[in-house]
Amino acid sequence: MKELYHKLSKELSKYFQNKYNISLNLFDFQLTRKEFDGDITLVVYPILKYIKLNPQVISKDIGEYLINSSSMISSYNIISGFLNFTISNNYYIKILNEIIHNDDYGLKKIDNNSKTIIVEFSSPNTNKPLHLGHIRNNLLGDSVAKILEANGNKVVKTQIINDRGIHICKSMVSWELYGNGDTPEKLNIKGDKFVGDFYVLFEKKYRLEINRLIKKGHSEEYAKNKSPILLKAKEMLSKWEIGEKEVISLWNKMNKWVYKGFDITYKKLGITFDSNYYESMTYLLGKKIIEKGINKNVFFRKDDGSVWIDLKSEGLDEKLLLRSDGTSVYMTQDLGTAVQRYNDNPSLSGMVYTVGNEQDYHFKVLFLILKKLGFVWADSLHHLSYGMVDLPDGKMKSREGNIVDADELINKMKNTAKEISKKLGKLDGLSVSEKNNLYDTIGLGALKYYILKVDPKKRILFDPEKSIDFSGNTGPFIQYTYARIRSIIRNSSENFDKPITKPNFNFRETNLIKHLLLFPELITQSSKLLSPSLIANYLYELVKLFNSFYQNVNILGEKNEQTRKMRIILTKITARNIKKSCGLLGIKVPEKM
RNA sequence: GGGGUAGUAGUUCAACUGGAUAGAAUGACGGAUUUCGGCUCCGUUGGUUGGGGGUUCGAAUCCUCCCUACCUCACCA
Repeated sequence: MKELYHKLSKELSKYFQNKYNISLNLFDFQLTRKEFDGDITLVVYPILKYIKLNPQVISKDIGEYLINSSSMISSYNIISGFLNFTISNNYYIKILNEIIHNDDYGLKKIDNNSKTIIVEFSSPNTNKPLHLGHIRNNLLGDSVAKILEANGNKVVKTQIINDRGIHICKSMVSWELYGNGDTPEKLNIKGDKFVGDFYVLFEKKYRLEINRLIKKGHSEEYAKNKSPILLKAKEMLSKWEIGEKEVISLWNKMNKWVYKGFDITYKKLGITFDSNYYESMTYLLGKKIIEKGINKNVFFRKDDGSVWIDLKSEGLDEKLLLRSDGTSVYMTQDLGTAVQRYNDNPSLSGMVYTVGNEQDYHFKVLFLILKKLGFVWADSLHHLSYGMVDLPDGKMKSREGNIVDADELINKMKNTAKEISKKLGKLDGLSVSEKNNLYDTIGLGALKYYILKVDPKKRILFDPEKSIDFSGNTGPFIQYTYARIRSIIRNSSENFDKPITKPNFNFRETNLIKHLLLFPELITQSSKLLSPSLIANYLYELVKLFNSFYQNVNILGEKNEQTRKMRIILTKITARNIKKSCGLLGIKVPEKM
């Protein structure tokens, strides 16, 4: 479609150059609204600013010109300032004959000139299991990575694992006190759950101790800071920082349990990473960068020894970079990580951070600091910010146990898929393992589509009780339509060696064709905006258009050979576009369902 | 208090980034089809786009002031 706009736009520029001696580049084509005749529309108002004529007159002028000079346009009509063109059947036929043989239609190739982009997502803490919020993060990050790849970029998917800090020490202390030497293997529990349970236990004991101290007459602040169990955790953190052997070995042991658990969850979600970064490995580099920044006078040191940056001239405030005791903060680590990645990867041309919008300010500051430090690549960093996932009774709070666990949710989705499929009596002819595969595909498809179809920056309301619909604007509906289309294609024995020449299109067919042709610009647009929700919208619209088309024509039984071939071509391209679009969202499509 | 994001049918979401009469799904009601594939299709119903003002041929979209919700402004990560 864009190609077409571009060609017509060029024609018009030439025309205006010759006739009015004005060079204009603002020929803004768009799809015609379906209530009006025509396929594409030129809005002529912008032109009137440069050429003072009645819109009717100038529209007629342009219309007549294009109809004579371009074989792509077969007719036009004018409604106030909108000039609607009808695209000729010949042009559609030409395009269809071309793209039916081009399986990579719309995708860009990855070659030696491709740019490398790091997409960071997930970024878990190692003291608790993944939850619904992580799922949104993972799905977004993974999908954006796929979109960037479809745009011809080399993508490195990475996660930064927050493996150090007081929260991990809490789990460690708790396990030492109450663990009785148990292990996940012994109790047959997923490692991340196992460690997470000890974190929860810690918080419980901690609260009990606070209450006890307050009852004894201490202030709340005193109680919070002097609780014995907390002191133990703090002690453990400082032992960790000086590298005490036993602590490090416990830390390693428990982290390994957690990673094993994470791996299971990632596998279930169908998500992989190309590399991992650990905060424990980059925070030292961060400190070095701070030192350099002080020498360059980008940062300054306060009397108590803490290090800051002054961003008041940018409309922000002062930001802490190093505590007075010299230890690092979040920002320190992130500076280190960013620099580390560019060091590791000299050809790197951009990074995407998939992190919740509660950290918008943090990333604004991070990018600004990197720029002030003189890193030219700071401009190519992007924060993919997304909204929180809310439950019907409010925000998820892990401290209050009000969370939706990732594993449980995934299992629930698969079970729901199973129940519904059984109730509808589908899948009767399939083997047990085929069926189980399908339940996974459908359940996950529902979950992924449900989350990705929403604009990332908006919050999502998730009602676990209502679960997820399997009809309407949903993943399974798309998967089902795909399976039905594949069935049609299996039943056709048409070959396309000889191109089609002269069918006429009805309006359902042209609507479908136009939508099919939007696919290439869909990819480039969404890569700019990094928005899988655009793709989800495209997909659903495509499925609806196909169903409407399918309902009103007989595809395989059509007598006229040319028309039949054309319809099968449309069916095939539809299948292809559905599969590719789903691929960009990480949704599998079944051949049979 | 400063900064940020959002507010669209009863509900969940769209609106090609300033274009025509703001669209789907879901719910309710009515109809078509019973065809390769059953979850298909077509209607009806439902809106002061949070509110006021402004910018222009034209605003859900841009500016401004209010209202509401959430986030953030930590020597937490």
